[in-house]
Amino acid sequence: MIIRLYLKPVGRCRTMPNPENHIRVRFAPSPTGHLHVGGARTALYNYLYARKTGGKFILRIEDTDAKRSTAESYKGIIESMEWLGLNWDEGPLRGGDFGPYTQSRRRVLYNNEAQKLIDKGKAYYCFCTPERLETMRFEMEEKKLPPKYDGRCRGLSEVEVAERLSKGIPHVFRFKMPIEGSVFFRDIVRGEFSFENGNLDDFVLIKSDGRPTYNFAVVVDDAHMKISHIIRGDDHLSNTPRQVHLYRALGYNLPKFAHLPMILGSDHSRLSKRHGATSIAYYRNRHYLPEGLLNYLALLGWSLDGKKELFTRKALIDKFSLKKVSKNPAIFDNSKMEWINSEHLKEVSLAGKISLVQDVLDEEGLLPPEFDVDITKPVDLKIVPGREEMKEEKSHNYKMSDKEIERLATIIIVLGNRLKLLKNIPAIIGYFYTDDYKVDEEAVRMHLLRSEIPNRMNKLADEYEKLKYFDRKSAEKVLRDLAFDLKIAAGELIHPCRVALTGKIVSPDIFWVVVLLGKDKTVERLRKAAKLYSVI
RNA sequence: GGCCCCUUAGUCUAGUGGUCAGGACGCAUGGUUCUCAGCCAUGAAUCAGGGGUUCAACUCCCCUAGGGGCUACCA
Repeated sequence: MIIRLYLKPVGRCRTMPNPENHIRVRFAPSPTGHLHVGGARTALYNYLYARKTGGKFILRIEDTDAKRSTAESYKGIIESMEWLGLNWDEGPLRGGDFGPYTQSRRRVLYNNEAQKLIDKGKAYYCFCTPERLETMRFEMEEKKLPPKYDGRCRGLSEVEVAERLSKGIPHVFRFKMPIEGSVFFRDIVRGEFSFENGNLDDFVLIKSDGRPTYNFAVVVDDAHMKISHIIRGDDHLSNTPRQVHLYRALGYNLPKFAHLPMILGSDHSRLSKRHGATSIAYYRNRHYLPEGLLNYLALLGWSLDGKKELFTRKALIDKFSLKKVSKNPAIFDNSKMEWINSEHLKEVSLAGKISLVQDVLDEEGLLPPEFDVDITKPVDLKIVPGREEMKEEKSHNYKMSDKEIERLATIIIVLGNRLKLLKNIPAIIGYFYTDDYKVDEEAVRMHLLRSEIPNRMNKLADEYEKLKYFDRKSAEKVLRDLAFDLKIAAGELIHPCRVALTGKIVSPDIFWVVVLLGKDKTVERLRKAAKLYSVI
């Protein structure tokens, strides 16, 4: 009894959520380009950590580089984040209690903080010209010395500073780095670090244009936004000691750090434009599924047990852990990404697929279809689950009729697992919607360019023309009977027929293709092929 | 040049002082089938190298090499 009374409060203290100590993480891109897979992965881990812990996920735009920041980049990043469903709790478009969330609008704060450091003697004015710094750096490199700022302005007296200020000489603020000693910090994924102060120099805090540098702005913002965990790319690891000094000098508590391994290009170098497909917008434009991309990205630097690899967003949130983040840089592998995408596509409901495929058809100009087809036995629309929501959910350019939706639903069912990548839709089913589809020459050579073929195609067309009930079963019977009469293997008709109808060597079940094309189109294309290739 | 980080098949990874080093993508082969996809089965392929420590090292320590980062009035 005594023990219980004694222990209870202790336990409660440990588990009670402390509002002052809540988890707050952030993703802080600079709008100097599109959101690429590396940035998206960082954003994802922050998002997952926040959702898992019930914390807040903040988006902050770091546009302190006036020359490189653009409004287009800003817009692109926001759009990509929204497409991925990486919803932020505070930030642009959403607001929050710690705004503004764009650094260019927080100038006053940085100046105040810098002034505080000047007042405390932890920073100083520097009037060195960029030219002087450049020649100094050049000379130090010549002498094979580490190129550090030489501290010329560090010892300027108040009078000297005032004098130069009154002359209007451009200046920056520099941090007064301790000459001796070292900094320590702990990283959740990498362990403990100790850096010699001697290797660090008096870096710039505020540039001569009055804007803060990255290292200064992040610290001020992270502190003011009460960020508890800094989850970011490992390219920032070497910046961390500088930032730790700033936290100390400014008198703020140190957040926890988690540095993520970088995502590299296939040549093991840092991701850049020349690596091609690196932007999220690229995958979006090609109709990849956000869930699939997220799943793949999650696996680049994190794994649950090395076995389970397919995760829904919910499962990721449930299973994610910073402790299981790996230290090794990862290379983006497109084929695995596509595989994961196809696995996710398999899980999409029929209604969902119809909507997705309709988007692609629409975008590729395949809607409305060039020809109408009445399917004798289409999929019963009543059995398309979730069809009601589907109709209202999206507004496509072209509204399909019920009949067209039925046909598309059937096409999708018939496609089955062949539908792996939405971007391939025009290539795999274009011939159902237009007569202007691509004809594979190799396929023609293999299956149509033989003297006996045209005659057979015409015969098949004749038989199909006679057919009253144009369903899959009858379509198959007609072809097989004809093959029997001609004393040839069914394949001898099937393959040329496939090429005649689709222009391709591969397609879904040929009898379904016949049905989905309808009697008129089937007969027309068979005859056309017969005519076209009879000259030989 | 200085400082820092990383190193398990082609790629992403699991893993322990004693394991047949596990999984996945990709690749190859066979089966099913009208082709393809799928599915099933099978296979090839890995602990960067060298020193230690230890009865024993992929695992711990050191060195080398390779890759990456920071060293900007870029972020």
